[in-house]
Amino acid sequence: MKKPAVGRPRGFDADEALRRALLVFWEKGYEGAALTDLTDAMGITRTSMYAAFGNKEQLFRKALELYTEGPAAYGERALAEPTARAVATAFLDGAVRTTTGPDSPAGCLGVQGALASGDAGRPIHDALAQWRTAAEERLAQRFQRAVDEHDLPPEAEPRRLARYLMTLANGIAVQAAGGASRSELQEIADMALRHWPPI
Amino acid sequence: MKKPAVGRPRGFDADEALRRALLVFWEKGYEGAALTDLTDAMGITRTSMYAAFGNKEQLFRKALELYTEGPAAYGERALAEPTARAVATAFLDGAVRTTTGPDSPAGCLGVQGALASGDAGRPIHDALAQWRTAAEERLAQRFQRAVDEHDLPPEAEPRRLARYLMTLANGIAVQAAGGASRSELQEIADMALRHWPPI
DNA sequence: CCTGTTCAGTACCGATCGGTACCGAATACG
DNA sequence: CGTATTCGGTACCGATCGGTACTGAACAGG
Repeated sequence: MKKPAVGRPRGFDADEALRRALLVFWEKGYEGAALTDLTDAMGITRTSMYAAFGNKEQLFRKALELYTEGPAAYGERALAEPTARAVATAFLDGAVRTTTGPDSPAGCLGVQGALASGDAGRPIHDALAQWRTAAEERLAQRFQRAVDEHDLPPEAEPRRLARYLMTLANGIAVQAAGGASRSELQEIADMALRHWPPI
Repeated sequence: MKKPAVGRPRGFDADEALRRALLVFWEKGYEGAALTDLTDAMGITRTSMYAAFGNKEQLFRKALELYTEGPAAYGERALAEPTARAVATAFLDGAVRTTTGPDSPAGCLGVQGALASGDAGRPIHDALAQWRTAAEERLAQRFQRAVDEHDLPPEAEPRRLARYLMTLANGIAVQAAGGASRSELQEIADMALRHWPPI
């Protein structure tokens, strides 16, 4: 970005502030998180937040990026696994771990950030739907590669398998938001993967 | 309820008004649905709504009851199926149909009504988590019966099977909220049930 | 009719929403 | 140093939030 290097330097750590904002959005959702909730958690004032991040919507989008690179990075790691089965296993295991972390809110920001919302939250609602679709797309491409490599049988349909996995991961996120424990959800993931691919 | 039968009679159909309120809550969630959104859709004024339903929270709870007896009645019907396999099939098929109805919002009120919320929505958040847990409990009891009747093998664990089905149904609800079509989700349900029970 | 009761609409309540104008303090550059 | 520039805090903005007091109309029972 731009580095003016003039004027009074910022008095707080923007990365740390964003991390704290992420936790608030994760717990309360986009519309449920009030600016006061956010700035209190971030330890800065409204003006500092607006100067550093633009507005609430941009703050959320920055938090979603951080979420993608941090808690949700299991998705990217899963894609790098050598076999389709390993991809599926890593993906669901990662979903279970991230949605039931002891030091972070239960559930998934990409799901509960704005699953339903008023008119004001529509842009974020759409952005999160797109975020989930993008993950599904990446999985589909990975499974197409597995078919090409004869790692999956030729009759396997990559898009369907990707959608199936995303459905399970989203369901796990909802269960976690409702208070399901990590071990309970791990059992579900194991159970679902007992037959793979489910053709 | 009480029937005073004195005074001016109500000038609107409370059942119809509740049905319309349900659709608003379904689409926008508890906190996302503003009183103005609700009363506009219901075709009544704020005062009439408060006189008839108490307040916003009680209106939501009434709407949830109506949802349970209406769009979500597939759950009760599924429990009455003769075999565990038929129960599971009816449950997931019902979830797909209800979350992708052409004349109702995409998704499930019990999921997106208040998956994450601010402090004001906490009571409803908890009520919906309990609503989902209750459904899981009913399924678990039904599968226990199936084990007792030798409809499921003795090593089947009813609670786990119930949680597995709820996870799929919740995932289907999230997918539907993100725009997935009925046929796409039906494929997922069919795929998941291809191996049943998943032991 | 008259009286009592309930309904429905207006107009408003204090609180909170996201967002901003303003200003003094703090720093970099000349 | 002087000056430009940015930061951070206060105090505020109009809009909207959920909820309600008040009023007059509409009905039931006498």
